[in-house]
Amino acid sequence: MTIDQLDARLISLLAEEPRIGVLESSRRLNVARGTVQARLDRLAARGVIVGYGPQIDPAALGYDVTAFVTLQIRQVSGHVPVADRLALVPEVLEVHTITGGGDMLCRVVARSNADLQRVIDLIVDVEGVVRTSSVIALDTPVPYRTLPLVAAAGT
Amino acid sequence: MTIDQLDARLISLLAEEPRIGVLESSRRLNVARGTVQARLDRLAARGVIVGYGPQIDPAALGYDVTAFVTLQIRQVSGHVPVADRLALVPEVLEVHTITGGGDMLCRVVARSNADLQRVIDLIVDVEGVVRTSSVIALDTPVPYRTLPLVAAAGT
DNA sequence: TGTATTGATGGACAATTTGCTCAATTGCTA
DNA sequence: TAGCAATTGAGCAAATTGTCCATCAATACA
Repeated sequence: MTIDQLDARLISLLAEEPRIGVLESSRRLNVARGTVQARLDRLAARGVIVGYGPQIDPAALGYDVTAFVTLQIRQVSGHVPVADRLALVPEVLEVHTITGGGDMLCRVVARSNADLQRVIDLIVDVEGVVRTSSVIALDTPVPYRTLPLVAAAGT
Repeated sequence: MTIDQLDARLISLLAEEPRIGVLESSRRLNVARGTVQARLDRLAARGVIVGYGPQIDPAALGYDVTAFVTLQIRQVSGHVPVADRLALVPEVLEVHTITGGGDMLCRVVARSNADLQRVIDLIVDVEGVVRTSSVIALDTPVPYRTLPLVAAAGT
């Protein structure tokens, strides 16, 4: 479950310039093309690289408001059916179960503060959700990133 | 700031099979290649598509533990220098400022619960951080996703 | 010590894709 | 109705891809 420096450099390179392709990557890293291909295949096979899909910025789609909603759920029902219903709401971007009494934490986006109310109402209406409490993200000084982690993991 | 159904279908297609390329995409969508190229250029120019870099799974790198850490910071210093220092910690994957008294919320990963203590100590040591409180993500029934949002936004 | 195994290398090949340009057509709006 | 932006289909050279292969070095194992 470890990666070496070549892996880390390869990932960083592709993260910064995704369009360069395998051949150009091998040139930049001074290794054979087959090596790059093999590394990428292995990283994908090991699950380190999950995918290459386009990364979407919800704000650019008009979803300017991000909030973290903590929910308390009814214990009897279990959290699986709740998560399944939350997954049906497009504005719910991710859901975690967290420590502290069967609670859940989810990240949601909305078009405005008023729209956030609508989204929260959708969540409250989910069967099994007892109570919610939300905090709004005002600013994101460090957007989601994994590159520093990759660099640190590259032995 | 809106996308149409073709945009949405294109994004979804590329998200599911990123390796197919422009030409194959155009075939699948029954449009001309130039159209796909123009759409992708426009989506990138508008900031909807941020990038195509490889998506990394921290868990596959050995960082199995995810936690959300809420921090209270000293008001006088402001949050910018705090965020800058948090950004130096590789295990800090994202940082938000949130509503409720100058607080911040950050997502961190660690190799184990014991390792999480080390990471939290790093955060507490940041100049300006007064207190932290963390919740550990036990499970992630809905991993981060934007496709449903894209589909919903596609008019 | 001898022997597989794994990963990296460099080369080769055909097939495909890309980047770019062009003219014609479509659909919408002022 | 005139104008404009988007789409289409086509063509072209250049580059990249997918897929082989033989060789070599380092490692693990009997």
